[in-house]
Amino acid sequence: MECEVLENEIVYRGVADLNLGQTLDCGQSFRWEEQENGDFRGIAFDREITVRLKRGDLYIIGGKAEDNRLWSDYFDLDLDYGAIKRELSKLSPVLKSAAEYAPGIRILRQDSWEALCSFIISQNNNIPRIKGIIKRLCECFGDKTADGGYTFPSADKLSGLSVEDLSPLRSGFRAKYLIDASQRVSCGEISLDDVQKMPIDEARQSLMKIKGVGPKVAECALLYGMHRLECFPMDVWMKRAMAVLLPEFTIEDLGRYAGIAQQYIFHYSRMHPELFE
DNA sequence: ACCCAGGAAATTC
DNA sequence: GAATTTCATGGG
Repeated sequence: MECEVLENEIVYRGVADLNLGQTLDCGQSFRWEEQENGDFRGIAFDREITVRLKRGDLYIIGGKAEDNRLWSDYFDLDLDYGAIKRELSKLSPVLKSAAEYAPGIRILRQDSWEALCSFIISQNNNIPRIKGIIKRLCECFGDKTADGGYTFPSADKLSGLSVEDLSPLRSGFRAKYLIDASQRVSCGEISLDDVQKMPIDEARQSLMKIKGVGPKVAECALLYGMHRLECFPMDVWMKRAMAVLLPEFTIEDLGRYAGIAQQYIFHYSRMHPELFE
């Protein structure tokens, strides 16, 4: 990936297969805010930046030179999504259509702890409210950045809190799940870095030891927080979508990039609810 | 008032 | 074990 590192800005030249809205506002991440001019502003890994895509060049405004690798990893710039789309498109015309509908989706390499918490919060919830709870979580317990934003609170920080301390979040029954997750991660019972490297079924079992983490939340944490691209979160939308759009396919049929296929199908299905009436 | 929301735990059968 | 109910909260 060709890139240019400036003072307080990083530019990646000729980025293909990326659309900021499709990637940052498709339900895998909940903390990016679109600006009036189409830029996205947000915080990841405790760094607050503005992201701009212009004529195929990706600008990380506010990005420090030493974070060059961090941001190219975050946007998964080393993976050839064009090749993956061609591979998936050969499997089924439906997959081809879904990929063509949102060709700029990428799977972010988010912080594993933030992704785990985000999808614990996501259960039996809707996206606007998920965003609100996460925003309050950061404002109440994260650290203020130099630019006025708030970082995502660490497991160590949350592990020192009680369920009542989380009441300002208005997260309902999920508060006790967040505390349980923070304690298990903070004390070392579960190392997310270790889970990331485990065989996939072992990784799933480890995450599901956390209260409030079942098959779907574990799958999301693995796909969006640990870049396990074979993972395939099955929510109510995906069950309907698979039954109606790809009835003869199993997850295994979709191969090692099933998670990417899942994002194309999920987005396509959410945008075409009439298909399932 | 009623319904649902990128589910999982608790309870019941 | 598989099916049903409960769990908090907010928006439509």
